[in-house]
Amino acid sequence: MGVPEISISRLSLYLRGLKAVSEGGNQTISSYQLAKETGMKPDKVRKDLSYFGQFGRRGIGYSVNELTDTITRILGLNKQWNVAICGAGNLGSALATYKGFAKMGFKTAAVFDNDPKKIGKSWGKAKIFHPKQIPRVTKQKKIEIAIIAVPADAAQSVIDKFIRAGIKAILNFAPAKLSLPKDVKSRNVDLSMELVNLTHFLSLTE
Amino acid sequence: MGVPEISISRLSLYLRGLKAVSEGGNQTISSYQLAKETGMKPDKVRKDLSYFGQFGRRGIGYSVNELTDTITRILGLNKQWNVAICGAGNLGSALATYKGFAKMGFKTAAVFDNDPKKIGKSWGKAKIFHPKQIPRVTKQKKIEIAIIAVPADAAQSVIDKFIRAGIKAILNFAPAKLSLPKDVKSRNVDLSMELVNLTHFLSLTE
DNA sequence: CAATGTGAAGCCCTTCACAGCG
DNA sequence: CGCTGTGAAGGGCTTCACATTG
Repeated sequence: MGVPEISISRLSLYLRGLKAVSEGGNQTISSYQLAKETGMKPDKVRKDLSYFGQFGRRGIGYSVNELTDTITRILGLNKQWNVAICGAGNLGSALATYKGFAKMGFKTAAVFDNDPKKIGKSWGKAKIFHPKQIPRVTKQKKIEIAIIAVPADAAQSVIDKFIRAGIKAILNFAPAKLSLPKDVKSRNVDLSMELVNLTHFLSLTE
Repeated sequence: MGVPEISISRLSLYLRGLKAVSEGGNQTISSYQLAKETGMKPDKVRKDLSYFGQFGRRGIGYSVNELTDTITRILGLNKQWNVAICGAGNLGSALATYKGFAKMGFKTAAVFDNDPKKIGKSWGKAKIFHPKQIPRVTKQKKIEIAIIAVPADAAQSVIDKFIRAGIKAILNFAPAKLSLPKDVKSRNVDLSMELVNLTHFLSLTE
């Protein structure tokens, strides 16, 4: 029926694999090769792609260029996205300079922080604003994605401002329970949740 | 049969919820309240906990203190964990100063980077070493968890060093396919994978 | 009666296995 | 013959619904 979200995520993995292969000069690639390149299984590669159409040629494989273009289009990476980073701390700074973002066509168009010492300064081409400017700046800079890197207790408040400004997509790093309208999509990254799997695992074997 | 990994992850969520509730002075909490606090459903809270034992009292709920202690023990958070951060860039810096880590009992015992300008300096109480020191320092500082925040093409090389030093748990931020022995547990955080779900979603509705 | 603990059902994703096609 | 595309089977997590218990 619907496309599994995780299949969408994996397309970015395949894109990465395709790039590596195209640098090697290959014109076509089989699901077996792409699987090896990305650590997946060939069946999964084909199944993931099949949710979006039929891109391969039986007996041959996929055209590296065509598949690259196709996935790029599916993921909406054939355009530049204006991103706002909310929270100018260490995490916000790391995200602003993250190379993977620029490569994928993301542009940090504004930064928000409530620290008076930071407001008015610039990170690269992006200026730092007070969060109360979120509605105005979001519209003016045509920001489409908000990245939340503020402390947990401040997250809902800034998110509400983005929502009011019409934002429909949020990447949230704050370990907080958020409430959002149904038409707004969010992804949450919670470092604690990742780490406790490791500590639990380590505790089992000692 | 086995415990779902995702249930283990969610225990940290419940821990967070319990902390909030205990600050409010409550002695007991029902699965309904804990669910509300964490954005889950009561059934799921109970099911998650049931994988590890029977901690509640019918008609009453769970003792906040007891459940807090129990989950803390299950997750292995009743001890301090020595962590190494590999990669002294912006991301590494953000992770080193991440408050959530300290709260959970993680201690950054060493940092590794191959930039000569950084080697020898200190981040808080942790010194920055060259990656070739990984085997020695890992053992000497009794490091148990490695956090990988280096570029993708450097990831496997430093991970191999940690493996040789006996590390069994890795939190990886490098967008790379890794090969690890089966007895080493890793969790991967890939920011691109999170973001493409958002851009895909945004592309659908315009 | 309030709230837990849990088999069973349902759902979603993964894996399998093979028909289909160049 | 090689490799894709895909129904069907399998597996794991979520949700349901209710028996159980203080």
